[in-house]
Amino acid sequence: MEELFKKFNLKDTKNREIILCILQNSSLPLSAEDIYKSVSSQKQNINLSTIYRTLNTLSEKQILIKQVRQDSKSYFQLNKHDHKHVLICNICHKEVPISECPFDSVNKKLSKTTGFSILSHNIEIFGICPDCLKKDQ
Amino acid sequence: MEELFKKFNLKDTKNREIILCILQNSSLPLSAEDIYKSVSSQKQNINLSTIYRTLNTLSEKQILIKQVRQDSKSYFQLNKHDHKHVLICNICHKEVPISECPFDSVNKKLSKTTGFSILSHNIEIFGICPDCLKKDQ
DNA sequence: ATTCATGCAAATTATTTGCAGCTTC
DNA sequence: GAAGCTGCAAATAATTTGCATGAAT
Repeated sequence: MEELFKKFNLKDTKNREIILCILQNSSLPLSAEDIYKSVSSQKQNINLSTIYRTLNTLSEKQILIKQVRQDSKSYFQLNKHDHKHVLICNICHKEVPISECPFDSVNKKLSKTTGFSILSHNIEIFGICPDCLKKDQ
Repeated sequence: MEELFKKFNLKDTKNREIILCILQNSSLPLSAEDIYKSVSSQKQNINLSTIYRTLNTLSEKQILIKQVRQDSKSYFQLNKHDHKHVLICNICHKEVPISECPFDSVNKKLSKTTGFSILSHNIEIFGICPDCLKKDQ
């Protein structure tokens, strides 16, 4: 982590380490508020605006991926090769990550037909999860 | 349009007709602000909060599809069978609609692997458009 | 006549910013 | 010690809401 910060000319501060650590340990993208609560639950304290600033600088450096969802909050995740998307249940609001990006297969076709060089995407998929489908019957 | 409103128990008002008409004539999803400006340019006037209220009620009735984008604004389009997605150029911010939803092919596989009943999705695709690619060289 | 729609101003929510003091390199 | 972080309070931007009035059925 120390190296990572050095590489991007970012100072190695405790706050950044805590925030990045929380994101590393999460299997789902997190909002600023999520991170704020997670920090608080560890009996630490980071100002919410510091969290926003950190998330934004890390996103600019492409260390994080930022995604804006229908609830009009932003969610952040580590920018690994295997970025994650989630299915969101319309009833219980559970989020279920899907194993591979369903979109990879689509990109080539799309750039062929439009001439765009495609760089990134933002996908949200809504539906009803198996549990809620059962209850519904 | 009159029938449509009747069908959904909505009063047939001039404001609603104007707003729906603007959306019908647009090939791209529009934001509340877009619609506000479009109304103004027709030398009419509708309060911005009325526009928001209208867009929301029409979305609840599934007459419109609402989409929240990375710019953290909401965009609305008519809910036809053939809903539209756009490619957004990172440089000139041009929006190019794509002819068919690249996602249709993915849905079946996804519901098989997750057990979700998939209802809707929200896709934004970013890249560099052919024009900007040329200029860049 | 009742129900619903509208305009206006004020509230709300997520996020950003200015600035003064404090860390890190 | 200079550059860059941080906390705090105040600003911003998109959207929502309360309420009194007006229009549609």
